[in-house]
Amino acid sequence: MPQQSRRREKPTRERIMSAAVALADREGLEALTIRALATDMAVGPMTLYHYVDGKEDVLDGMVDLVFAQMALPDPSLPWREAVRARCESTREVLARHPWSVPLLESRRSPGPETLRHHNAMLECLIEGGLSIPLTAHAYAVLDSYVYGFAIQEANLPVQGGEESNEVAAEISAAFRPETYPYLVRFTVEHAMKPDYRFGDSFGYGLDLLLDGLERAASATEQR
Amino acid sequence: MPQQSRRREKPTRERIMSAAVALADREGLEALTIRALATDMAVGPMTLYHYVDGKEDVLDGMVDLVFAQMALPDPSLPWREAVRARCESTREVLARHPWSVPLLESRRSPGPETLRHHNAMLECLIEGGLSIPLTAHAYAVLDSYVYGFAIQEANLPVQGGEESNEVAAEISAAFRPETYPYLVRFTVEHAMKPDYRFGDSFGYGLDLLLDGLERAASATEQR
DNA sequence: ACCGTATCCGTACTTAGTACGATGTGTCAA
DNA sequence: TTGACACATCGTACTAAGTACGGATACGGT
Repeated sequence: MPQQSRRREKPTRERIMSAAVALADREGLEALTIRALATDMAVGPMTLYHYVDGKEDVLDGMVDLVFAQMALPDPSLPWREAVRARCESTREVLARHPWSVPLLESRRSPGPETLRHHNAMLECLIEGGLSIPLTAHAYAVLDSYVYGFAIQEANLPVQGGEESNEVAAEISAAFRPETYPYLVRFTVEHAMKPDYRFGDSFGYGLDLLLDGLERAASATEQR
Repeated sequence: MPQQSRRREKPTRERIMSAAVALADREGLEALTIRALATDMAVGPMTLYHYVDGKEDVLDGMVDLVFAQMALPDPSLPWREAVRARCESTREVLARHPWSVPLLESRRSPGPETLRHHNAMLECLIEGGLSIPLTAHAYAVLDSYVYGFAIQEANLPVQGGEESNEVAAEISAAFRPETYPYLVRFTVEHAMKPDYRFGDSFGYGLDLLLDGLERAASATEQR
């Protein structure tokens, strides 16, 4: 009986990366061990080493998979639209894979998706008319913001309406209000409110940056 | 002979944290093991457990030490000045301790220095006249930017003038220029230049954000 | 039927965190 | 002075995880 009843697909590099991402999504990055990954795929730990180079390689592959999920900026759109959309998309993807944020920038060997992504961003900015130096600023500044926001979002105590309650309670309980009056006031008066959403600030700040960059781009002589 | 020749000071929680920071600065976060730390302090590994709760506790303590190095924003200054100075300071501290950036936001239990720091920031913004909602935006947006920038800076391949050369060479070598034309062009024409400094973008983006926030603050009715 | 190649994994070594309990050292009261 | 108790130190050892090594298995082509 040649082709039946192999309940698990044969592992491949790609499948391994996907399973790793799924595991990290499900149980967090610290639960991602070679052994756990192998168990998930119903093979022995050592089997994986025939498809990947080791755990570092797995992490690299996961990062590239995450990049692949981000919408590429569309060079045919006005640069501001294109860049805004890709930043929104990036943030959304990072929110879906919170474990990836610390990895994104720390991996040394960029995969093809990563490079493609960066190339498309640069295309939008340069073809949009930004000078090379302004492009450099824009690129650095926007990615800093997006990554930084994603980091913070990834580390919110709990995501959801009652997140704030827990934090507030925790903070208030730890010390007398006089010690950190502004922190307490801010937490109680604002962050605690059920309709407060940290994520709402993302678009706000993004537009601040884009406004400024657009202004700089209009002035023919930037720099 | 009672009081001489004790070459090593007795370990204390504080000294352990300092030594840990020094070790991480010197050899990187992955080299920070309990054993290495103990060796550094000329005690057995288990000795440390009488002063700290375990490695997690050490990491928490290190983060608080890093926060302690950041200049608190001065509430007696105009808010923009105060906030700008603290952001510059934060960036500088994080550049000095690159290993700390991924830790800062991921630690769950903020230390006293951390809380003090946040409290001072909120004081500057609120007393500076920003509404509470605007303060929330400003806070989220600025910290995103600062942390994100620090992350990127911490992961620059090499810091120094010839960093760009290496990256450029690496990137160019990996594929034909047609694959990622904008990336190649950008790298060669700009990032490769010896006087290009990634860090120069920090102030640029920071001012974009502060400009926008200031504008929003002036308009009496912000959102 | 035979063999080479690709795949798979049992075993074991290494590094790291840390629990447990023994040993040592200093302090102080009787 | 001495006994006793507290505190500090660390030797030993267990566990988890990454992964090197080499043997076993299976499968396609001759």
